[in-house]
Amino acid sequence: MKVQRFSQQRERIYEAVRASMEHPSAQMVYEALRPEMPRLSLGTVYRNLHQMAQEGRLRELEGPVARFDAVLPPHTHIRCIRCGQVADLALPYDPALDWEPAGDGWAITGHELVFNGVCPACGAEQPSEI
Amino acid sequence: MKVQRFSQQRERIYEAVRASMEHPSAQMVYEALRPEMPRLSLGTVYRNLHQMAQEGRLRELEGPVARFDAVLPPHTHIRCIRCGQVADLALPYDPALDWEPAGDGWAITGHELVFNGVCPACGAEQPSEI
DNA sequence: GTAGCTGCAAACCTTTTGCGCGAAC
DNA sequence: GTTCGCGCAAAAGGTTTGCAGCTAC
Repeated sequence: MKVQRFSQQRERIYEAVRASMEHPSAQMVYEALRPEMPRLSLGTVYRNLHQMAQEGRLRELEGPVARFDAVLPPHTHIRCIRCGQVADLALPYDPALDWEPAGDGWAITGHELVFNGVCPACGAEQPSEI
Repeated sequence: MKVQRFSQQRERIYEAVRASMEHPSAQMVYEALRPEMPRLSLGTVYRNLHQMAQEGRLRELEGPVARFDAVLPPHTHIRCIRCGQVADLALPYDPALDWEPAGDGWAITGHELVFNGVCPACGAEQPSEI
């Protein structure tokens, strides 16, 4: 088992994410820190962001691959956190949400509701560790 | 203005997405069609998927870049469809959703609610075309 | 001293794009 | 015949990884 050590870089990266209001990407964190840490490397930013996300110290949004769907009416999806499979979900999609007052001057055009979970196949393989 | 022409490939790509239960990625569509269309190119798949998504004939899920957030409790996000900016939204996140019977043997671990819209800055630039 | 972490660079994967040829109209 | 779409290949992001040296313990 790996024991995690203290690292100056990791703390700075964490602070940069915490300080930013814009839910930064790895690239954005990298550029924000470059002025004060000119030798920082993008690989280190990625490594630490993912490490902290796995620890639960940060939250990560979205997946890297675009998926397409021929079912046009908005509906709810569920994605397996093990194998990445995406399925439709028999759960209500509430279009009324789009009309709630979001304030702040945003014009809402729709929303995406994606559940995360373990699909039957993956659950059967390793029922324990979630 | 471009006038869209009929294309064998586009129809096959559309059928492949429609036939698939798994919300395929471009790569998956490409591999599914290769046996029957050995000369098909991945670039063509991407071009047609995006074209059809823009037409509204298909639906596209997710964005390409990972974003990180230091706010740990689950909450709702809103993303600008013009500039890609992500912000927190003062709208209820309902953890109870995770306990609704999803059926089908899935074990739900959480959910992600992301609104799409136009941020104040982008809305000010081009109020018209959404 | 040992193992984890870093910077660097190369590799990888997904997606986009330029170009000349073939297809739809 | 004129445009648009295709296959091909190269390029362009974004992300991961191998390695040798450095750092926390």
